[in-house]
Amino acid sequence: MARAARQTAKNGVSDKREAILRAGIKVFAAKGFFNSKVADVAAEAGVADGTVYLYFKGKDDILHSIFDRAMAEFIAEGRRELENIDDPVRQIAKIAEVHLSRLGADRALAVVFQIELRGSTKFMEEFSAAAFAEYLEIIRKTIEAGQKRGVFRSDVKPVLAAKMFYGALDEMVTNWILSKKAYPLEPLAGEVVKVFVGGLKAQ
Amino acid sequence: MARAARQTAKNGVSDKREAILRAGIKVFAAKGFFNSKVADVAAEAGVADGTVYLYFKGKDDILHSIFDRAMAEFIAEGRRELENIDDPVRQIAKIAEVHLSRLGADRALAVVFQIELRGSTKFMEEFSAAAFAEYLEIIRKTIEAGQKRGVFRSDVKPVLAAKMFYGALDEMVTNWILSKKAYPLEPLAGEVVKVFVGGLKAQ
Amino acid sequence: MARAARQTAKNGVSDKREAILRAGIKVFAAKGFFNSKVADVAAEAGVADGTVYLYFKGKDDILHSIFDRAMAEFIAEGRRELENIDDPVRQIAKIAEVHLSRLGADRALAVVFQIELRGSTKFMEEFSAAAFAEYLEIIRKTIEAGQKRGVFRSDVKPVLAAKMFYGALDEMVTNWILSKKAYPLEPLAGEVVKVFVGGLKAQ
Amino acid sequence: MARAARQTAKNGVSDKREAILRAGIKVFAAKGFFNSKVADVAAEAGVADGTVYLYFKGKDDILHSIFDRAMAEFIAEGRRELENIDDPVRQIAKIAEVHLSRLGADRALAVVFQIELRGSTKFMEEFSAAAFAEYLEIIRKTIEAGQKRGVFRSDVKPVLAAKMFYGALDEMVTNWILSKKAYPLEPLAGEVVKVFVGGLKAQ
DNA sequence: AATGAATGAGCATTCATTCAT
DNA sequence: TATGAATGAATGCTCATTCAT
Repeated sequence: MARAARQTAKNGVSDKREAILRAGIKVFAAKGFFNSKVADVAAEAGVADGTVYLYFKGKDDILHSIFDRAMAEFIAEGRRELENIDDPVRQIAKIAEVHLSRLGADRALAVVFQIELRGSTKFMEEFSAAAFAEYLEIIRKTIEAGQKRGVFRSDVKPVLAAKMFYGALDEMVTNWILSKKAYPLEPLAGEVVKVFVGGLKAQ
Repeated sequence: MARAARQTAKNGVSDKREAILRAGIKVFAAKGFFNSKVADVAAEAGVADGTVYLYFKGKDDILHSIFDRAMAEFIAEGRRELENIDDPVRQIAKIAEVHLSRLGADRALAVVFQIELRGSTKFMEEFSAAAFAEYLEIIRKTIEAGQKRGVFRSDVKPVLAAKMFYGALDEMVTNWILSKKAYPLEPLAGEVVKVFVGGLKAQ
Repeated sequence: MARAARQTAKNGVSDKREAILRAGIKVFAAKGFFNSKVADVAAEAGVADGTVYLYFKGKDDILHSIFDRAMAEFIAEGRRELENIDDPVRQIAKIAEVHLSRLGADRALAVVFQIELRGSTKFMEEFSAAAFAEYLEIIRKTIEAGQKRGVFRSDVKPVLAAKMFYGALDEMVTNWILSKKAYPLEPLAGEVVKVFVGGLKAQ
Repeated sequence: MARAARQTAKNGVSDKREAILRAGIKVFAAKGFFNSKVADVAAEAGVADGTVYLYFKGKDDILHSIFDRAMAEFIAEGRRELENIDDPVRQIAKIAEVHLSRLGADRALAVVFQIELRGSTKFMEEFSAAAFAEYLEIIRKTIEAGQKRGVFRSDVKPVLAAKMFYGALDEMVTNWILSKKAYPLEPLAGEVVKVFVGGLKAQ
């Protein structure tokens, strides 16, 4: 009842919520969102089925929350990392590095992001409207800033270039997930940036 | 008359299968694969529920068949169009044009391709292994040929560049689908190629 | 159109009906009545699904007809064989022989009789009311006649003895069907009669 | 209170299972196993459809469990009753009495045993192999013991006599079930034993 | 008579969610 | 807070039967 007790209680709550979230990532990645049962997630989290509903509105909300939290961290890290970089090319490179290292560090999370989140137009629409747009916006602004400084060509719409860049990174992750071979994802960042910035054409 | 009748009968069969396939694209695009009922597809196709099972093994098989058929057409058109082009840059441009015009011409099909087909690791693995790999291979070879002719830089792995290019196109389509604004997709081909080949860097 | 043609046509019809009946026995015995599809029977008979309905009202009617025909033959043979026998014990023995040799000669038919026909109270009630009662009646009369001639004891109700006898024979057949060992069924007739008539008690 | 509560909870579980089992007997007897819907059984038991699956694997498992439990009780009672009887003829009589009184006391259970359990070769094979064989074995041993003591004739195979006896009893039950007249079943025990032991022949 | 494509009613089972304890 | 037994709506698929040819 004292502060300690409340603290414990609070942590207890957080722990359970956290456990369910992690279990969700693991289970959804392994079996697919639609094929996963709430009972699977609860079992994996070590809680009773009903307990899930004390922390989440339902199955959808778990997926939602996985996305929200990861995306928030993702964006926060991106912003933080970009702050201290001045060179637009280095900024672009940093985005690629964070993107690929983040997802490359947690395969299950990557699977949920690349595969499960896209399994429904509904989800896509909900998500794209919110956090996803924010992420794309960061890339766009970086490119736009580069254009203003004369580092990037100006005859290209920043939005389009941002989408291309995101699409290229995204494909790296998807291929990595589906690949039967195990290889580190992050090192691809340099390659992607090289082509994106320098172009495919021989000089 | 006998031949005509048989022909008609044969067409009748094709018509039903075709109708179910079209209905599948429409329904899956509108409600999502997992949220679509076989009864929805049957109703949209104007046949009885049971009739679906005369032409397809089950719900999965409809999705499978949509992909198989569209992908086959897709690849065939790509190959055909590339044959008569000699310039690697023009070839790359043609791929982008075919890709975007094809999907841009059939929004529902595009939705199924971009969203529904990715809703399950199982599908992704099955599909990527087969026809998808073939498509990526076409892009890769085109790039590789360009490298040999000195048109494309050689310090980039063709596979990686192919994935980047595919990812960029793919993202154009996904954004187009999710966008609330209606705009033509194909014109983006030129822009994408411009960046992909020329690079983002100012000259 | 001539007599020959009509004859052929007639035979054609009979042949199909016959083929379906035989197919029914085979299929029902192998898979069970409820697990058998009309299409299975049709395929086994070498006719189209729809053709079955030209000769039978439906699936039930096939089972019905199998029973009716076999039972009629059964009873006819029983009556024929009994006519020329005078000794009540020999008559009882003859019934056992016919019963066991008939069913022992056609395992599939026996399976349908012993197992499939009993799978529904409805069938049992329908059947018992009709032909089955007639069969039991033959046994009963034979016993009753034996009692009147002083060969069989009179302190036993003929109906009860008839049921016992039928039950004993029936159990022989059921065990024979379910047995994993292959053995001839008919020879058991003598044994059954020995016990039924002589009793189990040592003299 | 804790113990009581747990006890109650435990009983609650048993009660539901028990209720479903009873409902199964009633419904299967009334409509036939294949014509009964799980929903019918659930409704009769006063539980939701899904609850059935908390206690049974499926529809088949209900039938299976009905048989298992009843057969176990049946055999246990048989063994218990036989223990204190020395005279082989009295033992045989006791088996008949238990058999007929048990089934005669629960018409619905009798219907399931006599009719529904036989509706599938699959069930018959599964069941006959297990508990049914055990029951027959009890009868066989009783007869064999009687032979050794010189009470029963030795020129008859005990297995065959056991089957005959079982078949005779079985037929009594089947006829009782199908009969439109209501009459007590147990009294037939004496009659059956009289014929089985003494034989039908006049002395 | 024969066909077999088409029908559509029927049902076992699953599983997200609730709620009494 | 936490539980997990109970719920009951939801649905893919089967198959007996029909009927246009």
